Amino acid sequence: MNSTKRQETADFLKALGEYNRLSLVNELCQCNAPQNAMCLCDCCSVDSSVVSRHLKVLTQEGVVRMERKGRERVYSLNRSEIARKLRSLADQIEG
Amino acid sequence: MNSTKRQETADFLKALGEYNRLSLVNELCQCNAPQNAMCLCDCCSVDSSVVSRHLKVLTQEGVVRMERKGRERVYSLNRSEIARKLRSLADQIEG
DNA sequence: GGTATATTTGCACAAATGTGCAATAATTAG
DNA sequence: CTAATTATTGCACATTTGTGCAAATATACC
Repeated sequence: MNSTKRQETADFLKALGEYNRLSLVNELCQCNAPQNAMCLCDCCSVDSSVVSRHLKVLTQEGVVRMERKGRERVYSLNRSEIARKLRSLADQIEG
Repeated sequence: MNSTKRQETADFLKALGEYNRLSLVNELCQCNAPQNAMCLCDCCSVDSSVVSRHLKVLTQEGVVRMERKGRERVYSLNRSEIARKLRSLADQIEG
């Protein structure tokens, strides 16, 4: 694994490796329909601005994707992409 | 996923989600024989004390295991455990 | 036992990170 | 157009984190 790939992997894992962000992921995991930020606020007891920032990080790392819907922005989980990355790493480590 | 499990998962991912720590993991991944800290120093250009601290984090999170060997302490990767955790998370997320 | 080697720890510090509040921006509904 | 709702951003702040150096500790080798 070269250094660029290593940095990307680290960033991805870091995005998931924070309690409130993982709570957001967990919440989205249980929802079939995309959720807006206000709704997601409920699962982790932090300010809406904090949720906004966490969602930004998760979006940048490809963990979630955003769609405009009315005046809301709804988020959903990139399930298969996350799973693929995690499994790929598992495969590499198990060798 | 309950909050305790979520915290554990976050800690595990955080341990892997740092560039130099991931470099150590990568290095150990390519070695069949366990490596000591001095040797592992070479793969990430930081002080040996820093390597020592990173290895402590990785040990606490079950990523690596340590064995005394002479006056050295040699580390090896808990390959199957890491892979199991990553795949378990992947499964959960893919639903 | 004394010395060399390996590792950890104490200290200091800079940078990154998570957080809340208030203000702002963006967008829709009426 | 105006008002309401939703989301983001600027600012401040405390905490965490990664880091290096030097000292201390541990352990084996001679």
